[in-house]
Amino acid sequence: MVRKTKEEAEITRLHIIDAARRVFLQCGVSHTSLEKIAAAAGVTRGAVYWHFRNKSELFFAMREDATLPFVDRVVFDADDEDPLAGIETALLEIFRVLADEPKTRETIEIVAFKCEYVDELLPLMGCSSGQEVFLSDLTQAYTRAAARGLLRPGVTPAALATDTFMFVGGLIKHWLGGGPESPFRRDAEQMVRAHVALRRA
Amino acid sequence: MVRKTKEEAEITRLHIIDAARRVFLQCGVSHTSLEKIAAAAGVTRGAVYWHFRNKSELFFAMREDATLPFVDRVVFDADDEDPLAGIETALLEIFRVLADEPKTRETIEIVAFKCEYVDELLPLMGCSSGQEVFLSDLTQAYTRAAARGLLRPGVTPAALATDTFMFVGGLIKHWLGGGPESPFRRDAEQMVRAHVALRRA
DNA sequence: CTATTTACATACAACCGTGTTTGTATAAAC
DNA sequence: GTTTATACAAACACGGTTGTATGTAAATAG
Repeated sequence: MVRKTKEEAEITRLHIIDAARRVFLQCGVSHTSLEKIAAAAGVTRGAVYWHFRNKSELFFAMREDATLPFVDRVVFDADDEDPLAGIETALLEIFRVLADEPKTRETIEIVAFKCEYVDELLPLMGCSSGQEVFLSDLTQAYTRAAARGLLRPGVTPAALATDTFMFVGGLIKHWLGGGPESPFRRDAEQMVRAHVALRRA
Repeated sequence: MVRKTKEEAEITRLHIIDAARRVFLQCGVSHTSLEKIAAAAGVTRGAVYWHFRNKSELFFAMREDATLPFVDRVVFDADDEDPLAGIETALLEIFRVLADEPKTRETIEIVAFKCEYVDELLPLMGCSSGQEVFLSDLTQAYTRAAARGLLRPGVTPAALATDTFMFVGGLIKHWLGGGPESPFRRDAEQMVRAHVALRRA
């Protein structure tokens, strides 16, 4: 067969990853055979086994391909004069990305609903390092808000941060789980604003 | 082979369901063969196919076996003089059940982390009817709290209810996902109290 | 320009897992 | 006391999936 150049090979690699995402989303990771992925990518299993050792490695590659840029896109502005507004913006950005970027949304949906956390995926069940950083950033932002006297009295920044962390986790889950017509998806922005407003002094 | 009486047959049926829960939890639903379940239950696949049409039906039976009593156990006292305390009690009850009743905890862990929502499970991805009832009950409880002037001014009961709903969803996920030594599991009670306290006028 | 490596496609062997079918001893029905 | 239905066990047939091994044409190295 026509052998490809390095650039063309990299393109087929990305095609395989894209195909894997589509099939994972539709069939679930476990019920997806490499044959299905290969067919969806327009190649044979030979190509898949050339680029990836097995389905597990392909899954992790697909995950990195989309979630790594995701965590980088949600940032907290450190020298904001209103840290609460910064938190609100960061939270809204999460759901904007989910709404606007199919690749990220589909990957998160796969990780949340289309795979089983056993064996090699078991370590991913708990709080990922990216999520821990997010929680840490939240705590720092709330601490800055407290320093400026923006928070309700009687609450600690850490408690507010974990509460927001749980809120975000739950909202992402229901945002994705409900489908495009979900009321949670429709009202997400309003819910984020209400959540942050509840913290303001 | 020694044929069983109706009562003995029902016992083997429950044994199969228990075995399915154990194997599902360890291997994930997709990677669990009926042979594994049968072996764990001390029977053969013949017994499994006698009581259930296939793995899917067994999965739903296992799910009903544990989640139906779960939703009934979390109740909101309608004529409480402090509806916010009633909400707090109900939320705490959720995590008490998760902590104290392995069957319920394992089943929730399976549906949260050990199965893929495709095909026949796809409808379960969204908000279940039990969860909708929970959200409705939350809204009513917050409405009663508002009527007694217990809530912070400027927030609607519906907004508080959805916020609490997301909080609970996120906390359950992280409570389960972190394992027995999770800080979220350790601090769940405190987080619930802080969450409710934030709402009080 | 030759040799080697690359980037796959194709073919092969082995193993599960599933659903069904058949067998069978006993409980229950009459 | 037969008969029948029950509650399984055991055996069978089948397709699907995996990993690997082999083939191969072109790109790249030398």
